[in-house]
Amino acid sequence: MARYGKEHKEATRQRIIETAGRRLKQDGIDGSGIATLMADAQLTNGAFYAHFTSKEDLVASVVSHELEAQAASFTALAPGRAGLEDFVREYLSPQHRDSRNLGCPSAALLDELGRCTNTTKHAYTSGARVILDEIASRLVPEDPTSARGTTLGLYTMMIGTLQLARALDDPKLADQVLKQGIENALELLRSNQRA
Amino acid sequence: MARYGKEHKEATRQRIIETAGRRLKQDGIDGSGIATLMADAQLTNGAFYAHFTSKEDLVASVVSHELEAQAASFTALAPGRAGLEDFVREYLSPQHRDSRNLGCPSAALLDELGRCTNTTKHAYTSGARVILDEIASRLVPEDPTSARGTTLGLYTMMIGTLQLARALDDPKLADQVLKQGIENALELLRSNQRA
DNA sequence: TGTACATCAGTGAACGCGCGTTCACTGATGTAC
DNA sequence: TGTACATCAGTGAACGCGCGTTCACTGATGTAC
Repeated sequence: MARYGKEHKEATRQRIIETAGRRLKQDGIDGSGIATLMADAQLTNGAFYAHFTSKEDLVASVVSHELEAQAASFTALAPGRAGLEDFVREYLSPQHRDSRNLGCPSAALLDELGRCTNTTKHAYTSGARVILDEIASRLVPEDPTSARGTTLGLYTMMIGTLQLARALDDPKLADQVLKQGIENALELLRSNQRA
Repeated sequence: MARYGKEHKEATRQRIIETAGRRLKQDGIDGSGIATLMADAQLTNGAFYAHFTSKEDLVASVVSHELEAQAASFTALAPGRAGLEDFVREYLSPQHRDSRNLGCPSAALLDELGRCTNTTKHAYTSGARVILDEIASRLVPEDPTSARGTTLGLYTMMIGTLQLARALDDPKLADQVLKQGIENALELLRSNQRA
């Protein structure tokens, strides 16, 4: 096509990463083919390798991008612990459960990431650290050890709860799981406040 | 080959379900092909459809079998809450993290199960109910609502913690996640006791 | 201003391979006579 | 006791298809003269 400035190719790369994020979260890593991922970005399969060295390279880039976006979304919340409480309620909402393609990358992909190569795991690890730090910083900063513990409890329980709610075929039970997840998460936040 | 009694074919079916359980947990649902699953059971691909109507049929059977086995494993624990504490320590051990093929089916497959058909989700839902009831029965039976809440918190946090530990490429952080997960889970058990 | 050329993001066909599934066949056994 | 046949769990080749990846090519643009 046209000969563009260097920002055009970078924009295309970003577009692929963004549409691929939605597709990978929706259909899984093994469930998403290159041709489909490229069609989602309005491109054909052949152009893929002008932007990424391999499928794994894309997956690692998507994981980084998704976690960065999730970390950045915390700035839109109310400050401190109140923002976390809002976050919990949104995260464990039926809407989030029912739109995997737009939601949390960890809930959508975490067990599959455990099977990926170290490159992808490293991208996940770096991205997760930022989010964990963001959460911890909103808890009692005078006791970082306790904050880290509460943070990990919150993070893992929220991911597990959303995955469970998505894997159940009984809508009533799935709703109950979410509701109970919110209660448990808020209680975890309260217990950290008391500590 | 030989002409056997009806118990032989059933035994073969069970063998396929058991070896497939290990393979599916190790490589994922989309990551495990029929030919590989059958070779694991010392059979060739063609025999598959004498035992199952489709891959999905096998996956649903595996999910049921795995969760039944997990539920049955609770009988080997010490009775009551003490048994749960032992379970938590085993579940969140580095050994469990490092042997996905022999471990918890939920930690290995939960986000993929969220993408399966209702047949498979139904198998998961039924199996999970039994495990949740088993855990709840070991908590304060005089307050079933509180027991159900603690049970769901425990279940989801343990699954999320194991998945997270497996997805991290930093062994130190992964170990810390498991250790903190044990502390959080035991604290959850304690808080239920106080309630 | 007009023409020839270099650039390069993107195209689309092709590579070998493994996927889920089907099916004609095999061959060891039990049964009938 | 010996032979012909029925059974059926399992074999292995084949089906069309999509996978990840490669590569010769296109064609719109900017540059050189």
